[in-house]
Amino acid sequence: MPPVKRNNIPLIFLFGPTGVGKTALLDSLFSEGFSVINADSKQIYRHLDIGSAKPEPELVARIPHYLVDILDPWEDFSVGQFVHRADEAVEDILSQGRIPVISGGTAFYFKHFLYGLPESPKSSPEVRFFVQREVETHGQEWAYRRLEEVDPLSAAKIHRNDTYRLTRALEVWEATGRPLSSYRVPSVPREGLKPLIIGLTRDKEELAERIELRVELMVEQGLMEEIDSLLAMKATPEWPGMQGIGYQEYFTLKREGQWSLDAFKALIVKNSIKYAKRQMTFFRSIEGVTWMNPEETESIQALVDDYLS
RNA sequence: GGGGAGGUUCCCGAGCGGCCAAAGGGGGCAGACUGUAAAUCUGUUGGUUAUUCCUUCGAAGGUUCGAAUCCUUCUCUCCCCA
Repeated sequence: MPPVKRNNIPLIFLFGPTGVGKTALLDSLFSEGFSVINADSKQIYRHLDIGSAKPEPELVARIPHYLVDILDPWEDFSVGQFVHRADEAVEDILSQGRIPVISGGTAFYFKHFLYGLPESPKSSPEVRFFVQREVETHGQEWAYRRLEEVDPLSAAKIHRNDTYRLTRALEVWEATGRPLSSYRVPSVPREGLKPLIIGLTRDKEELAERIELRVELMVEQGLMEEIDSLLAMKATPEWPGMQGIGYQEYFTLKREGQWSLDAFKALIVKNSIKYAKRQMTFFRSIEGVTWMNPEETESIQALVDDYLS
């Protein structure tokens, strides 16, 4: 039985932009009686340890972690799989009498875990590939006009330049014969789900400094060696795992002939800061978040205690 | 000392008499987000009493109905010859 059926399951969400200090907080506040479910779309991959800022093995050994290292970096993953697996993890954790903490930076995962998945079907790789080729051969304009015909509602919501969403909408149409917009999308949290949602935030400048330091540290810890070993596995920029910040920059700079370690670090910092901003934008749209600075451990502790009592 | 190129809005960079508050890119800010989401995409970015007026294209002066665009002098930067 998925936890959806149960009422008022204790569940803590811990979200924050990259570099805000989630892992440190886990260590200090959730080491006793809690288990962590990773909600970070890159930390699910094996071999992406340093670049994805995965928690130290030592921490993982002390606090049980779910959904870390479950796939190889060339394998596809999706929100759907996340929600299903996270539901299972929640069950498992509760059955052990522990409290689940969903922690990570992928707001999209949080959102759909909280509200439940849309009714639209999961992606079909074959159909997607077919549609991608159609869009390539006939062009973006053609694709958009086609969507306007088969699914005007989606067309109105999707910008004509948004290849990604355009492709998905056409994919759903091709695969099911139904417009994407005909599938219901949940707008309220799932039944019985009343999590404590802690949003971690920090001053912009401070966050940027932390990101710079962290990138420096990643390189010291062997980010280049990690990339080398991925390349030895024949990693390409198309691998889902390689689209993470800290990896994509390697391919970008090599492709542009602009490679240097300094340029690499600078680009990672820049992309991380921009990503942090997008994360905040997304997360601000989720209701019921209690925003805290990770330094305020006592207040957060009090918040958690109060929620669990 | 001589010759050449150039100084444009936060940055890079286009514009080279009116259609220029000034293309494009970057960055900033704001936003979207229906199974790839560390992805993908959008808006905005001199001030304002806001379909108007003001300030802005190194500085000062000039030509012109009108200048970032033409002329003069000054100033700074880069390159070449000494």
